[in-house]
Amino acid sequence: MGRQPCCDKVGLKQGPWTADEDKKLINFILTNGQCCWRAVPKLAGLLRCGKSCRLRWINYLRPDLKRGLLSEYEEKMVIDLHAQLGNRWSKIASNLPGRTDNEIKNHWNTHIKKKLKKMGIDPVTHKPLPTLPPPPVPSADKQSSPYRVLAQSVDKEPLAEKTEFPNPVITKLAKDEQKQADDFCMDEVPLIEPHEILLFTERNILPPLSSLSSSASTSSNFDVSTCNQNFVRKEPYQSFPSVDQWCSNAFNYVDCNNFDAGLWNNDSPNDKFITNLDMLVNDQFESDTPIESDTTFAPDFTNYSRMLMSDDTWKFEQLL
DNA sequence: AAAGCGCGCAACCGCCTCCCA
DNA sequence: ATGGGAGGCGGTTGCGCGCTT
Repeated sequence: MGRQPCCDKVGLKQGPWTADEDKKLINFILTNGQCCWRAVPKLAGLLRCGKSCRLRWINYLRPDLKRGLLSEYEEKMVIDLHAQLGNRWSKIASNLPGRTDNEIKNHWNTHIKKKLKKMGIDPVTHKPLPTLPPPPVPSADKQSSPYRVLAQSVDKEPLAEKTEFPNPVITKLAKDEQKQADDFCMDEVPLIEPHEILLFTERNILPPLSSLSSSASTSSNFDVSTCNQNFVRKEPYQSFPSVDQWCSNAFNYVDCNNFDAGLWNNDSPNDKFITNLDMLVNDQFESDTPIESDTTFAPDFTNYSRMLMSDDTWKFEQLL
């Protein structure tokens, strides 16, 4: 036996709502509040299914809804949350006040998916699409590329499995130049300039690329051991930069006393935005392992390999 | 001007989850 | 513990509108 329908649809109206129906529903909800959706249509004088009334109210008539396209910031939030939560639209929507799950779902399917694909990122996995050209063998002169992204570790284990799917954020940065040449719409997706890239791991932070010349790894400006000692994150998850900060030239160094790192602004300190941070290292937090907001940041420093990725090779290679 | 086409979005469908008796 | 009802949720559909030919 099949499932019972949510209501008897005989004699019920379907399709787009009229202004009169909207008015009736709004008046009823504002007068009586939200209760027992099944009873709402009858009490409000509507020939609609209760579910239809609920949907109309939640997705369209609610007074606290924002209308219009998602802002750039909201879009970034959606992408980031989707990377963490998948297609759990209601969970994503709960992080975006005034936006509904339906709205975000629609926006994802019609806009964001296309943008990510255009960027060479799989909108499902948030990893680079497999159609990317095979990486050529890296050479020493490539190290002068402005797109080198470094993460640190003293570990020298091979990185084969980590290089197979470079982090999409890093990949995007490195493909910046190529995208411009490929008629990429630059104003659609905010880009992070190479000199603004910060180098860090969970606990330790390296100087920005702008301070690193082609021989940066041996520069006196940069000393890994000093970094290890001084750039220790004391209060994780407390102060992530806004997008503006992240993209601004002013935010191209790290203050060891006021640790700031991350991709998006975070108005909710308890959120697990550290995921972004870790993604920049090596997708370490792809697992569902829960991260407590009060977790002490003391990873094994040998866990992560120091990596180098050039714009041409797309490969991480060991620097040390 | 009109037909064709593609896109965006509101709305629907049906399964899932929660709550209560 | 269990079954049923109601709401919640994600996938899908289809209509309307604007653009192109």
